[in-house]
Amino acid sequence: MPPPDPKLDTKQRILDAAEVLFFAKGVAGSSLRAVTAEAGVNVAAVHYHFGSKPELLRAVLERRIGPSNQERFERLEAARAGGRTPSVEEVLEAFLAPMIVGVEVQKMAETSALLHREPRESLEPLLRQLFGEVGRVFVGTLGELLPQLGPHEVTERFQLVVGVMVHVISGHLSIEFEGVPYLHREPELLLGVLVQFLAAGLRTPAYSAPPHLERGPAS
Amino acid sequence: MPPPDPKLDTKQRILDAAEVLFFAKGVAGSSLRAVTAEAGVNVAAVHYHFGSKPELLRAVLERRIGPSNQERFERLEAARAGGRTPSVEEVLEAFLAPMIVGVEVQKMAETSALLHREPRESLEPLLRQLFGEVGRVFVGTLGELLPQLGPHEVTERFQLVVGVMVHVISGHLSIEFEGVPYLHREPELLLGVLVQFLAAGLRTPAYSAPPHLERGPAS
DNA sequence: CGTAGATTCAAGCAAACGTTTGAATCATCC
DNA sequence: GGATGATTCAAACGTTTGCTTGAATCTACG
Repeated sequence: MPPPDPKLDTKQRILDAAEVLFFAKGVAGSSLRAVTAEAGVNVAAVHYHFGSKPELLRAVLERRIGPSNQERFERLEAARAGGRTPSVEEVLEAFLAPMIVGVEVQKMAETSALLHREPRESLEPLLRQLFGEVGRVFVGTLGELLPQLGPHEVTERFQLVVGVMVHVISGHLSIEFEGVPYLHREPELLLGVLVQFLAAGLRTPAYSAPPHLERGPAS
Repeated sequence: MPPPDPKLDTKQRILDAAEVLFFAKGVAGSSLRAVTAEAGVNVAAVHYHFGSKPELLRAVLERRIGPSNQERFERLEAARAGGRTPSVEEVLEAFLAPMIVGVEVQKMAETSALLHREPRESLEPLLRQLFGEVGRVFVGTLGELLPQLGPHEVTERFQLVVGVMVHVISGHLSIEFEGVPYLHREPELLLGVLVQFLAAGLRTPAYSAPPHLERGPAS
């Protein structure tokens, strides 16, 4: 019988090395040899423990994204304690906080962002599986708080929230201003900035096209 | 003497095929053989015309991003015609429109998004070179329109605009709601939605931390 | 027509890739 | 301490990678 736990070491080391490299250089840009060299283990260990490179990627993603989504649900639950109605800000905070403040947050965040940056075609089923439920729940909750929006508009705007989150985590600065680096804030302050920015966008009334488009918004 | 122009065909075909594949599968995930097969040319043609794979990438990016940034400047100029002060919405529209409406827009947009999704380390100098000026100009312009924000806050929020743009272009849907697909709108309507959403976020007052953080915003 | 330079091509290079193998090592229990 | 299964390892597998080569083809001009 296989011992259920005690030999976590090699597996963990591979996962740790893989998530760092996958985030930094992309999955296609990180060879298994680079991963195992970083982890200090043999190349064959990847196939022994995971089976293949795609399955290693899946393991990397599942290890972080499950817990981060669980934390999202817990925070959302807490914001609803006693049956009260949370604010848009509280819902946004529940969604974003596990990526910005908290334990193991950086790994969670980077792993999530990695998933969102990889080519769609290869990972869309996995993306849907890992983020489908949390997406539906948060879109549903935001929908209740933003009755001026239809379900489609809420979904659309929630995507913009995700886009901001991914970009911030990825730290693609692309622009600086007067030498001021990007993302220099304390995590708690950054979270506050994001929540305030995004809440304002979410609360905006449903968009209606200007007359020259001679067409209403998608109905 | 080399004829200056007439043999554009092979070069163009390679660039066209490369930008499609690079966007869909990433640069590391697209082999030169896949690119040249798609283009219907010989592998050696890449090295003959461009020298190497990184230089092909550079050529792919430069072909689209230069013109798209020029269109941004022209639209910004138009919004300032006669020395008048443009609105935040107009500035956002000048920045985003070349990615969403207009000629060759899809190629411009996808190529820009591709650049933002590639690993930072390898492309940061290029990113800075291609987007540095347009970033400074738009951050500067927005700074004039948002006097309640310091330069750092404007830069920070502008990054959020970029994040939304990249995510929308990349079309990483990740979540749908009741079977409603993402990004089903007409381009002009999508642009309106984005501008409205982002303008609301940008106009928000400077963030000040809640008391329990016992610390002011970064100064 | 014939020469010359620009361009294309099939073929091949060494290196790196994901994966497999079979023997060596380790831990565990009788 | 020998047997057993889990784990590790060096080595090699065939393929694919970016890139090079030298000959063939094309284009243009005297």
